[in-house]
Amino acid sequence: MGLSSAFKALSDPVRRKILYMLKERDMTAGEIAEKFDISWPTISHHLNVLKQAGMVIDERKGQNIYYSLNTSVFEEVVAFLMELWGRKETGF
Amino acid sequence: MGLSSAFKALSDPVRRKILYMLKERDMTAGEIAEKFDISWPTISHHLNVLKQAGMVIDERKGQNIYYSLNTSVFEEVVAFLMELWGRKETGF
DNA sequence: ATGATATTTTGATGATTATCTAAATATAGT
DNA sequence: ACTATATTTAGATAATCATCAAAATATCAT
Repeated sequence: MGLSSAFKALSDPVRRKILYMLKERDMTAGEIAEKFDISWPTISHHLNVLKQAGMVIDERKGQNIYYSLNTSVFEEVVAFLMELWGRKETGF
Repeated sequence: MGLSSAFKALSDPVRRKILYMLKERDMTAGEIAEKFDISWPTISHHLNVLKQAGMVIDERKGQNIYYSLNTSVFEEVVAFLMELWGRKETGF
C-alpha cells in the first residue's frame, strides 16, 4: 500500500538522509554511497526501497545512474498527517 | 530516535487506523480492540508502539485505560516533510 | 477476601529487514 | 573484443516485527 511503504521508507535514518541530500541536487548512486560508511549494495537496497515507495526516480546517464526526488508521494503523506493533525494552528 | 519511531509507528495500517479513530474521540483499549479482527494482545502491542513514539497518551480511569491522540509529535513529523518537500506550490 | 472485567506482559513463531561479501550486469573507452 | 568503472542482484545472517495463546496484573463490586 502507498502510505505504508512511504512511511516505512521514511522510518530509516539512512534513507531520510538520502532524501535530504537529493533535495539539494540530483546525485549518482556512487556519490550517495560515498557519503555513508555502509557498503554499496546496502545503499543500493535503500535506494530501491525509496524507489518502490515512489519517493525517488532513477535515470541512467551513461555509466551513472542518477537519483532525484519525486515529490508526488509527499502530497499523499502530508495530506494524511494534516487530516490527522487537524491543521490546527499551522502557518502552512 | 524521534522521527524514526514516529514514521515506523505510522508505517502500519492498523496503527494508522487507530490514530484515525482516536482523532474522533478518546477510546478505551477494549473499544479499540473490538474494531479489529486481531487479538487484544496484538492491539495492546500496537498501542504501545504508538505510545513509545509519543503519538498517543494513555490514562487509566477505573478499570479502563483511555487512549487519546498526542499531536505534539506530528509537528516534528510534518516539519520534516515540509522541509523535504520544499513547500513548493502548496496552499498551506 | 473473592470473583468478574479490562488490559498488559510473557514466551513463542513466522515474516520482514538491514547488512555484508561475492558475483553479475551494463556502459564507456581503448 | 577487452578492460575499467558504476551499480545492481544473489545468497546468507542476525535483528526486528506482527501475531497469537496463555498467564499475569489492576481495578471494581460483592
